[in-house]
Amino acid sequence: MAGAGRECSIANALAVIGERWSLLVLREVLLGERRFDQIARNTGASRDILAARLRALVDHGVLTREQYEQRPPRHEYVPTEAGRALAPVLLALMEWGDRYVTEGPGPTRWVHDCGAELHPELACAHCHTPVTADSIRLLRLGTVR
Amino acid sequence: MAGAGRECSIANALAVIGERWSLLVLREVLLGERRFDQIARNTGASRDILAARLRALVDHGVLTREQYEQRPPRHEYVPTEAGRALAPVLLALMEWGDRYVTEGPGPTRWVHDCGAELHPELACAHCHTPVTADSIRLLRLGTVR
DNA sequence: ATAGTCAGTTGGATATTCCAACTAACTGAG
DNA sequence: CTCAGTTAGTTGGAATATCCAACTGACTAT
Repeated sequence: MAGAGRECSIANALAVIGERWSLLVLREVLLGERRFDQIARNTGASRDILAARLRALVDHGVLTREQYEQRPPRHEYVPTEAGRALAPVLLALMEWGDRYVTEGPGPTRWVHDCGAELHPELACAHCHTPVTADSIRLLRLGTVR
Repeated sequence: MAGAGRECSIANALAVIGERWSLLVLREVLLGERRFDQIARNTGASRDILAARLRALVDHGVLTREQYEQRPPRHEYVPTEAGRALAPVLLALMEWGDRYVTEGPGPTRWVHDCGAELHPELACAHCHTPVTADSIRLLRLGTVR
């Protein structure tokens, strides 16, 4: 990465999962695909880059690498709590992609327990009211280093 | 980008805003910084890459480039509706970064109208209940090309 | 004149990515 | 035992992208 920029958890988050393939890897892992070849196929990442990304995601504590077979030694990639906590980011991204990028209906769709097709929105965890641009105000802004 | 992979709005979204600097540029623009030099300083992106990213974001309809001065001709970058709709993605990412990456308290913090410090969570836009991993089920899954 | 601001562009070194082919360790069929 | 297939990577080399400092061009302010 280049120069410093603003002190910011968005930048910090992107240092972990902001590389081209990381979020697609996470998507597959959270969908239940945990093996190298399947993740490679389903993301479209080349195998060397995928190996590097998986290593980085394990190093950063987003995934763990666990043996599921002794002979031959085989490992699968399992999301940690931090990894599972990225689901909202992926769903928010999917919702945005569905609305503003993908032509036609979304290729992947979910149903919520309430029976409606899922269209997630951001809410305040305290009062459970939707978060809109004019319902929040800045308390503190990270400084530019 | 490489091979095809799964048909997916996450991948489509990342094709638009998945490059290293795009989301940081969006962050600055949504915070109200709209001029080239300020965005460069506050993100830390090098100027050539920033110019390329801004062009791409304008091409993809996330920003518009608008003249705010005739002499000398000066332009500012203003978010479109699609750009403003990325705020939830950035807030979700910030929340995750605060929790799992940044050491200590988050460098940037918001207060919600309800008076509490903002900790956004994802909710169903229909029933306004929080979305958890086990409160949703797959309706349709994008196919791998 | 001279310095400073703003929004980029250019050139060259460096770093990353892509891709196909290869290794390594096995399994299961004949 | 031999041969094809599966799984999880690694390797080498070409193609791309990024970083950085310096430069341009159009102006303003002193």
